[in-house]
Amino acid sequence: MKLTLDKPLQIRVQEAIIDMIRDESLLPGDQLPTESELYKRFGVGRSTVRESLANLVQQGVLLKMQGKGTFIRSVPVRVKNGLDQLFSVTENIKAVGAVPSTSRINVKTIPAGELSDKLSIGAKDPCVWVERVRRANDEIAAYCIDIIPKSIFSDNIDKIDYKGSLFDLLAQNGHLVSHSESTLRPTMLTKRDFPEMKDSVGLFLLLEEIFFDISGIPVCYSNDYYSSNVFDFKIIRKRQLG
Amino acid sequence: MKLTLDKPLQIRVQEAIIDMIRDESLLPGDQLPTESELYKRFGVGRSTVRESLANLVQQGVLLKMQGKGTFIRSVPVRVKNGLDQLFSVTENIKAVGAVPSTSRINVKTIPAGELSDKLSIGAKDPCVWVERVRRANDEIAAYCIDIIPKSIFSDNIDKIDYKGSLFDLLAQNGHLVSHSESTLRPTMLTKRDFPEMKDSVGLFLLLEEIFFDISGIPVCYSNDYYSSNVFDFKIIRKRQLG
DNA sequence: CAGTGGTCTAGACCACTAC
DNA sequence: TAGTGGTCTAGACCACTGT
Repeated sequence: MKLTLDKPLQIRVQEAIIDMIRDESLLPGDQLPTESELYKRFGVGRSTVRESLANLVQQGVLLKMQGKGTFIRSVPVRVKNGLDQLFSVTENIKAVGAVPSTSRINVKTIPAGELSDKLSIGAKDPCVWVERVRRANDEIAAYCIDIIPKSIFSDNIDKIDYKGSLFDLLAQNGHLVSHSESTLRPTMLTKRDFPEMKDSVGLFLLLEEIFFDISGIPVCYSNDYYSSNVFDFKIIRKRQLG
Repeated sequence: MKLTLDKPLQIRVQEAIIDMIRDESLLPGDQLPTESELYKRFGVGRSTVRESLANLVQQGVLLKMQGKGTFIRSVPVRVKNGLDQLFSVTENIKAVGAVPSTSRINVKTIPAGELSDKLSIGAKDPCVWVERVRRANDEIAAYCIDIIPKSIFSDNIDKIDYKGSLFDLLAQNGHLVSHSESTLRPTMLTKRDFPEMKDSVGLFLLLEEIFFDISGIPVCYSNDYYSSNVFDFKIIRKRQLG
């Protein structure tokens, strides 16, 4: 493992700007020193300062207005695990500081059927259907059904271990997951749908997703039911202006 | 109205790259020419090409991997009314092809209280609390509670008409809504919470949102309960790669 | 090793905002 | 007019990937 001993300069400058905001107790709406002032102060090139500022604008910390200046937009806190970022169920569980595990796995082979359009395969093409109960520190976190075209797998599907991350599994078969098309729906599950639940009914956020690899091939159709007790989904929504 | 007759070079280069992808029929996963090749071909500086590429990466069109190259990343055409785009309830209702209306309005003045942090005002500062039932073709579409600092309004608040779009109202008072920080939560409402409902319980997607204007000032805290019968929220989720 | 993208500099000029 | 951020260049070196 090779390491860059020093972080990139633009990152260090970025941190220095954050420190400056804190040290000088600048508040939202306040103006930052000019780019010219900043690159002289830090003794770096202007592009470096501009890269740092661009990152902070991207993160929503700063706001630039041409001809006016750079301003504090909000307290320097970034939304972690925003919904627009694609994470696997495993990663989402780790993100809330819990240990992921899988407590029930059912696997069978089915034809694509109605999903053939969504997966861009024939209706009779075989798919692997995987049903799993995912837990965070042993608490029920999500109920997941994944349907993957058999052609995605290079290995013999009988030898596959489905306990871990779906994304890892797909990556091992040469399909790096790039993005998803997702539909959100609030859902109520009962003990009949989901016997492991403690209560007779539970509220879940259903993410109906189609995952695509970097070549644009649909690699999986999923219904992931995230427990509202465990997960809070956050997102920054930007308005189309002008 | 002043115009820049020529678009910035980096935008023209960006369009040229898109044209090149189309003309050479490059497919998702294919490698783009190197930066070195591109800036020579277009006769511009490397930074300009890099800015253009950065925009396209940001838009999800391209994917960069250090040491490897730049690749086409297939992303479907932007989802219409995707959740990452900020629309008002009014706009969301129009987007499903329905006529928006408001069937109940309650307004009162309250102190900010616990919301003072979120709205960046004092706990005793007065806010306007607005409760509304929004309908799509007379069907219940959403139940909305909006809390707006009184200081946002330049007009006398008693003369305000709350029937229409919240965003229009804020814009009329000089606060163009720029973005929101939103948290999603599946929610069940009962007739007690929401007497207008037909059934005794209903499933809603709660969007707890803080809206900010273009200056980064928080202008409204909202709890919008969107009926799952009327709305389907879609989003394209991109995975952090490389 | 060669080739890729990533970082960084110094300097120039342009476009927009305010006074 | 002065001062801001926006665009653009030419050139240097670094870090990562594959052979």
